[in-house]
Amino acid sequence: MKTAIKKIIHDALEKAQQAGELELSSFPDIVVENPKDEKMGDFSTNVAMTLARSERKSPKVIAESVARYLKNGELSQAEIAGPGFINIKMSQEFFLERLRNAVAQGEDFGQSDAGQGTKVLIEFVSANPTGPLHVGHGRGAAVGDALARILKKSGYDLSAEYYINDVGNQMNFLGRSTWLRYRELLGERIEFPEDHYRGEYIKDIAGQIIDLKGDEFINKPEDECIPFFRKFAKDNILEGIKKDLSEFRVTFDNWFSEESLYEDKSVEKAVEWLRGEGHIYEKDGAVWLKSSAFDDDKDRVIVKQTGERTYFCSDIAYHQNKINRGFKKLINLMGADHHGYVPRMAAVLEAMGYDKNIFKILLVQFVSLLRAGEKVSMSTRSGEFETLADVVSEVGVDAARYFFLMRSSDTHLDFDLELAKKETPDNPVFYIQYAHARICSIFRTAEENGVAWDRSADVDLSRLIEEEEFAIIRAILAFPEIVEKSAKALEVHRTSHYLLDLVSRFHGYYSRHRVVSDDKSLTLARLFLLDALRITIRNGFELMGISSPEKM
RNA sequence: GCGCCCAUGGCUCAGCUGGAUAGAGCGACGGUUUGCGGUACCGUAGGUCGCAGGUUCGAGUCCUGCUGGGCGCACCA
Repeated sequence: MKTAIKKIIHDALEKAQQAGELELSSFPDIVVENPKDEKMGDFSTNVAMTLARSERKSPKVIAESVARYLKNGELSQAEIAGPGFINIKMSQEFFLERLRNAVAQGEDFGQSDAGQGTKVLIEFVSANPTGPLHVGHGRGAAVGDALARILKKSGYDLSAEYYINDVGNQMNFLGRSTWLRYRELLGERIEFPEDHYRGEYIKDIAGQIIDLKGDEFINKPEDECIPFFRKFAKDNILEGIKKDLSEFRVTFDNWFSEESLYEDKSVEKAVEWLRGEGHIYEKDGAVWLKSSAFDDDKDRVIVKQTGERTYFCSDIAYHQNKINRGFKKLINLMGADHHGYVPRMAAVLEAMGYDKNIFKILLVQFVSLLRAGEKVSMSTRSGEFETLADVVSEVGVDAARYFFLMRSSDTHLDFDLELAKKETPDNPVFYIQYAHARICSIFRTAEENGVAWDRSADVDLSRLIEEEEFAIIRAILAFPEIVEKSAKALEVHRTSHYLLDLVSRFHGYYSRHRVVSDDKSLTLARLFLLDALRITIRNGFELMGISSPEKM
């Protein structure tokens, strides 16, 4: 919508130039905004102020000149205000025409080609398969999944990926923990080590092994047992993670195994390549990457003294692999506690000769779980913590997703379980869903009163004359911009704030104006507006992965 | 010590690439309904945007320093 306005302003500038009123040695970037107060107009621009210097004229003089040439069929008014803002009011037809388009687009309303089919890979969650997902992962999952939906809607060719760290020491610890629990369950007295995985789920897995294999491992040496226990536990946990995510409506296009990078020698090749480029040296029996040459604070070990490769080492190969698959932009979501990893990874990409701007790491800050204002303790040490599955089963997928998405992901999040469950307006998910259900209920009433609703029928929208109605229309028409900006800024919370604002306008309108009445053409016009609103709420919630119930 | 994130009414947070009188929700107080879902609506009170400088026509927004809080600083992942 704003691009249409920009064009109108641009045309006006050209006319002013032709008339010799403006020099315009270079055309400025035209910024169109919504005025603070809706009474001032539908749009405003500050071009006159930005041009003041190069034109050597006061903003007001320029504004007057531009306003004179702004006359256009769709424009009903152009006013100069404050230090030189030009406030523009558009004709009602301008909005109604676009409202018709929105309804015609239906599910596609909000879609754009802003991404121009750029291949983008978004990697998120990627939790180690050593235990169930907890609340922190849940936030990453919700944000990553919503971003994926938003980027797709904005015309990016998007792939969502989960990187499975199925190699390394933690896998051995996992295998060993399970093996120890297995023996314990079979009656042996075990001193369970502090640094092993102590969660209850390990006992469950050990129990399953007993159900399946009985005591066949009991007299075998550790070396012979661990590979089986490691794989069994990993597969079992991974399956659980997949189940949790799918129940949370989070989908991945690809599950990428770290182990596969060793199997096809990618890791080796990546290291050799870096060595060939002179980015690698040996010291104290280990192999180091000269990451400090690329803005990291120190060099990093990629092959340990023991000959084992570090996690960082396979990550190099992994990111090279991503680029080789043709992705032009790589987005990684990580927990805030991993932020030390950012410069290191950027250094690698730079060393490999890629533009570091293709790589974007999004840090998702911590979640504090509250219960009626009181902090719920999350102790990972004991292995007992609030899992994502627990939270989802307590508050439901819709509320959980909304809460994870309602705040900017770079601020700490207080997630109040009691609030999330409430069916009152303090709970924003409910407030929005209620509006949708209420709209659907109005359509049901209309039908009972003999007003059949047909989306494709021709409706006389000139019956919409209330200022409140146009305020809602303007808000609806802003939706595509919200999506596009969310995609560009990689910020999901804009959508949740937008929906809240949109819906509160509706509730106010509803309480003052009757939709279904004896006046049939007015009823139809208002139903048309509500249909557009319903579409927008659904599409917005769809981007967040939240359902829009027709009844509650 | 070094680095990243945060700091906006009592609480939880918005504030788009710097723009007009800093906005919501909750809480507090006071109102609203013979009709479409009152699970709603309307109003009132409440802010030196952590502090101090700087950049500019203009700063909550950008820069520097400081304070406070969170998180990191492994041949762990």
